[in-house]
Amino acid sequence: MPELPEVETVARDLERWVAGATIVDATVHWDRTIRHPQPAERFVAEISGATIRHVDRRAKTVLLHLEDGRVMTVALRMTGALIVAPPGSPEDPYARVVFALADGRELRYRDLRKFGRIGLWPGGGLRSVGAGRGNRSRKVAEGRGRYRIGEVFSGHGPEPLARSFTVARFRERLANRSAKLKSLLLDQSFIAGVGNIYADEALWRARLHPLRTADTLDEHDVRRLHRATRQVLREGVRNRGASFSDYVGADGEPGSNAERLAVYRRTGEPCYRCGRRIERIVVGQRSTHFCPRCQREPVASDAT
DNA sequence: ACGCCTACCTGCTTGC
DNA sequence: TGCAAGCAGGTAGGCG
Repeated sequence: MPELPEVETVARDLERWVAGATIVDATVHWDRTIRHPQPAERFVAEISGATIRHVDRRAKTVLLHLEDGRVMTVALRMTGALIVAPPGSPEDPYARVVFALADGRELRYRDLRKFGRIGLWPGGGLRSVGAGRGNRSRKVAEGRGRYRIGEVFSGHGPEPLARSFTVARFRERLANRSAKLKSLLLDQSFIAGVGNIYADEALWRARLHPLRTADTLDEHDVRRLHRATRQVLREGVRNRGASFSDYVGADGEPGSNAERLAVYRRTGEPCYRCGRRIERIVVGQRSTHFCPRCQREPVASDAT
């Protein structure tokens, strides 16, 4: 899916274009896009008439804060996109949910692969959404209809671009973890927002092999990884995200960050630092790209 | 904690 | 040309 930079781009676009807009009607073309157990019809009834006050992001989820305090969450997953379409725009065969706005525009949720989910949560809090395994033991309040603010995204790790995400905090979270770096970066309960592209890019920039385990990092490694992770995400945001076929901003335009990636989908091409061919391996069932010279293989003697 | 598997979906690319 | 396998930005849930 869109990762943190792509979701941030969408949220910023929407903040500019639909904050203040009123949703007069909604059409659900694919029921399962609406988070179970919320029935699609009820969702339509409940969202109609709502005014969008503010749009932002948590982890990889877009948050549309409504005037009455409720929050609509949009998890784009692999191919989801939120697009603002001017009146009279041609229909989009991949639009799964279409929100008609009072001024004649449409806010369209398009999603080729139908993995994305839209939720609508009462004021005062959200149930934690999409946190992955870190969330598994925290099935609090499920089905009770009352959620506290503290439970919002409770299974997610820190926002890597937040001021509070310091090297010290990162070091603490890495301590005593034996997982592979690639897997940890992808673990949303460890850090929120990093996905397959930016995990590979951060590791390349930090010169760390994706199979290294967290407990083999020294202080310099930790600092480099912390810095690299934040840098690649910030640059991604600056370039409006990396686009591969499906991702677009709310303006429907692709971002430009794909051209600037150092390793992701560059298998066989020369490393920008040393010229060695980029390799592709599979880690945790995800394709992983790295430079075998700059990011040396973790071996037992490497730990020191 | 960790890793591996299967599911969820559709379309594009690759290889025979 | 055609067809099948492999691949894709992400999670959720199950099992060991």
